[in-house]
Amino acid sequence: MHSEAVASRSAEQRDSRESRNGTGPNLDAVSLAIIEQLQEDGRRPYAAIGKAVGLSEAAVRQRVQKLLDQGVMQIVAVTDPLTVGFRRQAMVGVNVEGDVESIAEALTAMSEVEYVVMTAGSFDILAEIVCEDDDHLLDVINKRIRKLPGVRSTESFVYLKLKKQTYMWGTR
Amino acid sequence: MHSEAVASRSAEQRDSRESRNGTGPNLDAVSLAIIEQLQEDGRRPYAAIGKAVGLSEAAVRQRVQKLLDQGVMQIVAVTDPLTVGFRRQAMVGVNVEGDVESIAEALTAMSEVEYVVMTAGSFDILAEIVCEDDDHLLDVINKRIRKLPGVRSTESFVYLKLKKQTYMWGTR
DNA sequence: ACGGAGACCTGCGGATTTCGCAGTAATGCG
DNA sequence: CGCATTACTGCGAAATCCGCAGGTCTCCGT
Repeated sequence: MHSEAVASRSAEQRDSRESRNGTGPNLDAVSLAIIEQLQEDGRRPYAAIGKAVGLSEAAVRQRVQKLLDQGVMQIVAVTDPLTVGFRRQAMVGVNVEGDVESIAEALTAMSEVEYVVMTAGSFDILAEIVCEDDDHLLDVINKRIRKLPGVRSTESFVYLKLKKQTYMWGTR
Repeated sequence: MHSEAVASRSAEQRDSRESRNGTGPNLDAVSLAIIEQLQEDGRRPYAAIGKAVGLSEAAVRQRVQKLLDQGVMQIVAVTDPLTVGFRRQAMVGVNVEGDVESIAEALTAMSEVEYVVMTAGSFDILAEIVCEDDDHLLDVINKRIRKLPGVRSTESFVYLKLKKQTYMWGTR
């Protein structure tokens, strides 16, 4: 009776996107659909999600709990810091000599750093930092990041205006 | 009987971070505290939040609704696309001649673009794009972004590994 | 100063949702 | 084949959400 929302979930979709990297635990089309629902509204009731994806309320609840436990997704409030408060934000490109991973770890450990990604291209690492004000920003970049052993150089891009911020990939 | 969680909300905190830019509607310490609660867990019950910030359940609910309506925050599920699926991600730095704003708008309109920010520094705009695979990525960069009139040059940073992604600023 | 509009909060039922648990089908493996 | 594991359904009870009716306070305008 619950329509044909997603398919029979038993056969051929089994291998659509399994373990690509080590940290990619089984994630079938139904879980994907659940995530999409929660990307539209993180507080949507389980029953409504169940109706949309073709599952019972309890099943959705169990799946969501597992996705959260596994760390596959998190349900959180997100804001534009520039809108919310008087802060300074910047993206910092970092060039490293030696072990990139350890530098990335060090950046990750800083509370002002929101986002760290290792990249291919003319930077080894991109890090987004959020600060109270200009002094704080300068401090983090010059006194903390540039002092890390192995950091060869950095380049900063101070944010002027955030134009878009979505979490809707997969929902196109 | 609600303890002294946040203060008396009537006098001096009134001007802590009011209208800095046009889009910054009044946002007092209590709303900030509510947002912080929801940054830890987007599904936390209103009553629990109320206890934490010193407000009734109904008041929290009204405030949250207003914050959502105003677009100050959104409550959503977030994931690491690289963990979730077989996708390619990249940050693209763009240099523009002429109207930066209109290029930013054009980027914003693309569904593959997750994040657009206007910056100071050697790029005018940074845009994060999420794609199905390499072909798709190449397509977006070369056939779409580079073809926009006014785009002088671009530089791409393909993501290799996401190391950190938090939404906890203000909760330090 | 008085009165009204607006913003914000509290306190309640009633509808809805969440939660925990027991029972059942499907899958994998020795 | 039989057993363990996993995932789903169906329920009742508890908790949460929701709308609404006041009440208080501030901010104007007359």
